[in-house]
Amino acid sequence: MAVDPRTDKQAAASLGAMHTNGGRGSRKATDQTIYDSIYQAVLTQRLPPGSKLPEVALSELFGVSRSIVRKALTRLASDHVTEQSPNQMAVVARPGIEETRQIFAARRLVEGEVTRLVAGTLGKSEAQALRKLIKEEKSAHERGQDQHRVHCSMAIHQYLARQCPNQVLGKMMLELVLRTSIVIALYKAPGITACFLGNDHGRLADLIIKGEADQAAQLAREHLDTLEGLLDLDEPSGDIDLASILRYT
Amino acid sequence: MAVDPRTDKQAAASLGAMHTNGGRGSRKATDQTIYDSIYQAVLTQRLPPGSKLPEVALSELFGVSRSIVRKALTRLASDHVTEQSPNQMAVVARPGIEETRQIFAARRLVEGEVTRLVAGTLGKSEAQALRKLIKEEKSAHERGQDQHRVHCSMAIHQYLARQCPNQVLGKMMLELVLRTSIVIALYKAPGITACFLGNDHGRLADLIIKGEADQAAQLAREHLDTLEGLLDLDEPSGDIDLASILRYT
DNA sequence: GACTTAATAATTGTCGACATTAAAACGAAT
DNA sequence: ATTCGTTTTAATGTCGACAATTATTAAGTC
Repeated sequence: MAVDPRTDKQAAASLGAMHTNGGRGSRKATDQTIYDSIYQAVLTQRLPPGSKLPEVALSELFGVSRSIVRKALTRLASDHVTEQSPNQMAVVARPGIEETRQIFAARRLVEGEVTRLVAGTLGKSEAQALRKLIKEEKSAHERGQDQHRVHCSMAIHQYLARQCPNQVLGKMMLELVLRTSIVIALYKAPGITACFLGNDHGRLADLIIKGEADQAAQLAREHLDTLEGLLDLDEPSGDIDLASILRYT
Repeated sequence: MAVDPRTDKQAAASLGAMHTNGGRGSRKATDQTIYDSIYQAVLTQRLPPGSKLPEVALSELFGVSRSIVRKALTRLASDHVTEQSPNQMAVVARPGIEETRQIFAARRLVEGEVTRLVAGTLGKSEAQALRKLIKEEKSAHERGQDQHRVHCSMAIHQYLARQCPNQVLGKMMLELVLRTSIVIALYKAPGITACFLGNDHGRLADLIIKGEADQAAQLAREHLDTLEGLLDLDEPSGDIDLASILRYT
């Protein structure tokens, strides 16, 4: 599997590049630091799925004990960013095709209801904050800052989740937004650099602010449907591979 | 707050009663053992909400290091059974009235969809297993074994969650079933010893097996509505209490 | 007697060391 | 050359000890 015996250290190195700020030894790393570093590395695909995450390497990298690393890895696993098995190294999660579809289906259900509940409850300041986020996303899109645009897109959905009167559902939606962003990073079609979907977010915000609950929920579901459609979710189809390889005419 | 200085140890003692099997020293406790003990104690209200859970007391009780206790407490917190704050003792979760309503609302949404997805997908053996669970619940109800009946009721919903084609939604439903059982234990009206709701589970199973997705989902939601209605979710209403106390005619 | 402040006790946070277990490397026999 | 078994290595699992923080107690003052 590992063609290069230094594979493990390489995975850690791709984290260190982000973590060591300015080459100076990091001040004091907490579990949140490690959590964020790994999470960001997964989102930006610097840590591809299946990457090994040895505790000792991470502890040396961040200058903390294994306890802290272990805590971060446990939290990451509970958020489905990594996978943990007893007596086995933690690895970056590898959500499959089927799981990806299930995540999207779950998010359509939850975000639809959250959208319905949020609609009509936003005050002037909240509405303004939402519009500002959307404006920033549009700006990032036009300037071609794709990474920043993705960040803004997530921020918009997270903002809606936090504004939901039902915070139990809100927290569920936050988790699903997180998992969605991971599978998008994994399965987004190569050519698609900008998946800026029309002005969906703008229209969605208008409906929410106006209090059109049903229409807003419907649009949110369609938005997620479109997003899922942009992904490259074709089955690996091991049969065909094998046949084409064995045929040596 | 604590009228008795031994309050902490008392909380631990109520666990020990269940844990020490037959007075013999426990063989080897793992984090799952501690998790289950505390979880069961919370469900049976031997550990009322707000009970302190000191790590040292638990570690001595179960004969393991604090690391194991800490792991169990972390898992319990992520499942909303306990609450953890930095530099502060873990306590049994105290979900409030509003949170309880939100949990029920979320479960109506999720379990409704899970029910719809499961409907019509059960094979003969699965249908038989489901009917067996319902039969056992009914039997426990008739014999007055309330604790066993609650256990069966949970098992039924958990079985449906596990049969759901969308396991992302299934896992969410499992969490919500767990939280629901906790708030039921906390807020169930004093007089209600048997909240055996007609033959809801039997009718629900019939609809699911027959594949009547919409009707099954509708019945599941109504079932949860009825269940929530049986709880004692009146606001503590500090005002009225204060007024009635101060009036001394 | 109530309130503020300092000393004390108890609890959680973190760490390094050791035990245990799974994977990898090596070697001998077929 | 391949396979099985052994040895070696490297990772995780667990533990006890110390540091940091918080809650409690006690004393002192107004």
